[in-house]
Amino acid sequence: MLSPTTVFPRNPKPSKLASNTTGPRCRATPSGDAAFCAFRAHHRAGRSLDANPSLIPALVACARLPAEAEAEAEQIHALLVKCGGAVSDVHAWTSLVRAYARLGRVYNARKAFDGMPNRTVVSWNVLLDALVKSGNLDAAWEVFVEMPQRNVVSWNTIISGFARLGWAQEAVDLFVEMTVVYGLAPDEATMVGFISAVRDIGLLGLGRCAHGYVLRRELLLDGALGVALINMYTRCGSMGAAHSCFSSVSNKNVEHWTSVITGFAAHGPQDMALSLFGEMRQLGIEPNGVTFVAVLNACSHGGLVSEGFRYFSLMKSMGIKPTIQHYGCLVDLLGRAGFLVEALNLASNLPKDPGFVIWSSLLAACRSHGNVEMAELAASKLADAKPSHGSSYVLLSNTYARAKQWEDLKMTRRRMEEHGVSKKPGLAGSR
DNA sequence: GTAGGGTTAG
Repeated sequence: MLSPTTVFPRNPKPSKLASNTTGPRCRATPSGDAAFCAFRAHHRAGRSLDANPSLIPALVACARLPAEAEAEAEQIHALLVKCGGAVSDVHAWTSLVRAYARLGRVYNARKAFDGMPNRTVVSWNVLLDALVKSGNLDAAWEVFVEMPQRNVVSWNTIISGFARLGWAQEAVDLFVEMTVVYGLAPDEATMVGFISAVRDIGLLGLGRCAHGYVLRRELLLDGALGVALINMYTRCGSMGAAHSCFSSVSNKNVEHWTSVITGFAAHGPQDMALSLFGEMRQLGIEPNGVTFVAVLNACSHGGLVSEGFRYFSLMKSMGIKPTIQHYGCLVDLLGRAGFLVEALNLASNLPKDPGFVIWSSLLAACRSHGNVEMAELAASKLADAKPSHGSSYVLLSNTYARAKQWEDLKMTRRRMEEHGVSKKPGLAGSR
C-alpha cells in the first residue's frame, strides 16, 4: 500500500474538471476526477479528514471508478486507517463502506461497517449490496435478516442478488413476501429482479402479469426494466410480445436492441434480426460484442455463411475483440452449413480452449450431416471437456443410428451406463 | 454530500 504522504500522480494534461475546483491550484489525477484533486488540495491545506469537504465526493469517485482510481483509493484508505475513528459523519462512513466494496475489499468494507458509530438503513443496504456483489449470498442473507429496518432498496438488493446468482425460485418467493406479506410497492428495480427470475424459470404467465403491473404503474421501460421484459419474452419464445414491448420503449439503448435481436436470431425469422441490426446502426447506436454474438447467431441459424464472416470482419474493424462466444458462433455457422472440415479446423486452432459448447455444436453438426468419423472425434473432445455431459453420448448414438452402425450404438449406450450418465427428458434438462 | 436494476455461442 502507498503511504499517506505519497504525492498523488500528476497528469501532464490539466482536465476541464480540475479547473472548476476551488481551493489551491492542482492538476487532475489520471482518473480525470476533480474530486481527488479537491480532496488533495484540502488535505494539503492541513484539514483533518473530518473537516475535509471533499472526503465524500472522493470516496464516491473511488466507488464509481474502482479500476482507474486505485492509487487514489489506496491513499484515502491509508489516511483513514491512520486517522482511526476520527470520521464521525454517518454519510462519510457509508461512502467509505461502499468505496471499499466497489474496490473489491469486502473485508475492509465489513470492518468499516462494524466500526461505524451509528448506522442508517442506507449503511445496511450498502453492506448488503457489497456481500451480494461478492457472491456471498449466505452472508448477505444473514445481514438481510439481521437488519433493524428494510426498505424497498433492501428488498431489491436481495431479490436481484438471488435472481442473478441462480436462485430464481427464491427470488420469486421473496418478491411475494415483500409485496403480499409486507405490503411494499415494487418499483422499477424490484420488477427487473423479479422479471429476470421469472424468465429463468420460464413462467411466461407470471411474466405477463408483471408486464401488466409495469403498464398500470406506468414504470419507465427506458432502462433495465425494458431490457428485462424484452429478454423475458424472447427467452419464453414469445417474439410477438417481445417485439411489441421493444417498440414501446421510447429511448432504446444498445441493450434493448441486442435483446430483441438475440430473440429473432434464436427463434427466427433471422432476417428480422439482421434488418433490426441495420436499423440500429442507421440510428447511430453502437453495437457491442454481445450484439455481434446475436448477429452471428442469426447468420448461423439462417445458414448465411459468407454474411456471418462479413459481420465478423465488421466487428473486428469496429475494434471489438472476438471472444470465445464469437468463435463458437462461427464454428456453429460452418458446421450447420456442412463445412465440417472448416469447422473442425477453426475449433482446433482457437486462441483459447474451445470448451464444451463448441464441441457439442460440432458434434451436432456431424450428426445432422452424417459424418461418423468426425463425430467420434468431437465426442471424445466433448467428453474431455465435460465428462458428465449426457448429450455427448446421445448425439453420438444418434449419429450411429443415422449411419445404421448398430454395434457402435450399443457400445455407446453401454458406456453411458458405465459412466452413470442419464439423459433427463424434457424440461428438466442439462441446465 | 451516503443505497438497489439489464443483453452473450449448443
